[in-house]
Amino acid sequence: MAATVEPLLQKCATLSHIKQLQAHLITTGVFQFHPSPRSKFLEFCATSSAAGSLLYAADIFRHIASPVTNDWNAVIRGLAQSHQPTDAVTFYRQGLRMLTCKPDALTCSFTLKACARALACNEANQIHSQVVRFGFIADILLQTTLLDVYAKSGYLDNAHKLFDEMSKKDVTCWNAMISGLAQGNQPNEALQLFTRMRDLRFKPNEITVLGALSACAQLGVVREGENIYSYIKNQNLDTNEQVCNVVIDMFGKCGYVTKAYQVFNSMKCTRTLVTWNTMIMVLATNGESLEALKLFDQMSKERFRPDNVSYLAALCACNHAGMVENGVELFEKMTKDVSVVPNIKHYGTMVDLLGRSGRLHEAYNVIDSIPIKPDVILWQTLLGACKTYGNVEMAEKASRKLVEMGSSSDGDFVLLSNIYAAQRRWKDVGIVRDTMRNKEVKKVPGFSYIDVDGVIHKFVNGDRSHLNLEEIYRKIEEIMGRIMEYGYVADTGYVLHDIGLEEKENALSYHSEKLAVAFGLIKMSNESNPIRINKNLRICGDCHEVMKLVSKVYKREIIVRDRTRFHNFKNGSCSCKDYW
DNA sequence: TTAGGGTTAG
Repeated sequence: MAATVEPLLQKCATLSHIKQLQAHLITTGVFQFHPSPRSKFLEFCATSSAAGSLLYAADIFRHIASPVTNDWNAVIRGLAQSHQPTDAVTFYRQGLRMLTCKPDALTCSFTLKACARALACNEANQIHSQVVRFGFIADILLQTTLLDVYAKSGYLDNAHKLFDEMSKKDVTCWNAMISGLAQGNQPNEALQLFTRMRDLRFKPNEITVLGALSACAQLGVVREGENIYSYIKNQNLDTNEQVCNVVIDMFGKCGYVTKAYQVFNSMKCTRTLVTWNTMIMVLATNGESLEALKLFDQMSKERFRPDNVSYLAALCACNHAGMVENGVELFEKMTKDVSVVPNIKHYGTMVDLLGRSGRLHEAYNVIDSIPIKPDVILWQTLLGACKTYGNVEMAEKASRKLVEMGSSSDGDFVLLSNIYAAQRRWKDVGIVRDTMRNKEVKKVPGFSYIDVDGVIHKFVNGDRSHLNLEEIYRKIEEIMGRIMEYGYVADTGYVLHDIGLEEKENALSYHSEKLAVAFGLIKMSNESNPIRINKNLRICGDCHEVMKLVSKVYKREIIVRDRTRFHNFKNGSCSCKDYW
């Protein structure tokens, strides 16, 4: 009977078609006497994209005299995919109370999926115990769904525990755990698990490599990324467009634009909008702004309509190159493009673009006049620009907003404190520091890492723990001496504390990226290889100046990946043209 | 036999 419904369902494009089919099913008695095609119909109705069909499905369900489990499941599934996934949980609970249909593994599966989308960990926890009570816990598919909910809602420990306890593991649950770790800001752990998976002779598939590559991108470890890419090519996984996109992204985030471009240009599979967006963003963050904008124009010629992300990537390109007028123009073009609506990230980029070029009032006006609620990042961006231009008044305004919004991010306080420090307003510095102490705000330490012959060396600011400590500090002295001959003067505004000038210069000298570059100069003798450094925060102005001079004096290319972009230092100048 | 894992973003 179900087979006879299927072809009819395929023809239902609107709610009125659906209603016509329902009338037919009622008159032929299918609705009353054949639960299986009825459930099929309900499922179609609940998951159809026709306007109003989901509500209609829920309504039909309420009018069925004795619904079966599959009727119930169909509606839960639809609700779980909707804009209000929590409704699925409500519907599930109502059904449990009605006692007319008994839950099966599918019921729990759909409801858990809804929890994952709603990031509802408490609800997932409850359903977890019900899964145990109903006797479904041995189901590997349900276990994987549970694991996924926990990981997605930030409870990686729960996810890991579940994963460790699974008596039978298949590729999918490895994938769920690896992606969970990668997306949950634990890229190191994700890669460790990926290695373990391969040691245990599980065969990674396209979804596994997506997670692993995303971890590589976050860490900036191109060596591991390359290995995975070789595996991908070997296994023919590069016929998957999403895999190619992530490879491009990985190379880009590791600072290898040319390799990213090669992958983009030689894809076996069809490029999609995401592919273009990824490539444009790679070019933008690597300082190849003109090329990024060229690609943005080209995509339209190849019949790809730019979406939100395309515009954002193009705006980023303008931002990273300080192309203010182009950015403003592009933003206006976007507001006229009816197919896209600017979101908070576009406004964020505009604030950054205007702010960094010193147009602080215009940046302020953007925040003041946006049609959506400003978030902390907008004010933090403005605060950062105030720091660059030493605008205390505007900085205080932004800081007040941040406090009002309940932000207690260390960066906010540090920025304000730095602004006061640069003006020698030590009393105000003290007040900010006291507030930090009272609010128990801790400063995230700056750190950098550098890969030398496959070994990652990590340095924190003022690090004295490295084995080659003395050698590194001697090298820094040498560097400072040599670049001073080229006119370097320490920019002590970047030091927080109220200490003497000489001490300040010293504190600056031992910023983690300087330690890393010194170490690189010592250990990486092949001068044609650039020195690549990864940093967790944004690079400070003084380090930026030092890197430029080092690239000139030592004739060495230096590539620094900071929190938001790449800086490519060559022969005394940086790819960011000092906009960052 | 309808269920689990998935790409770009200030």
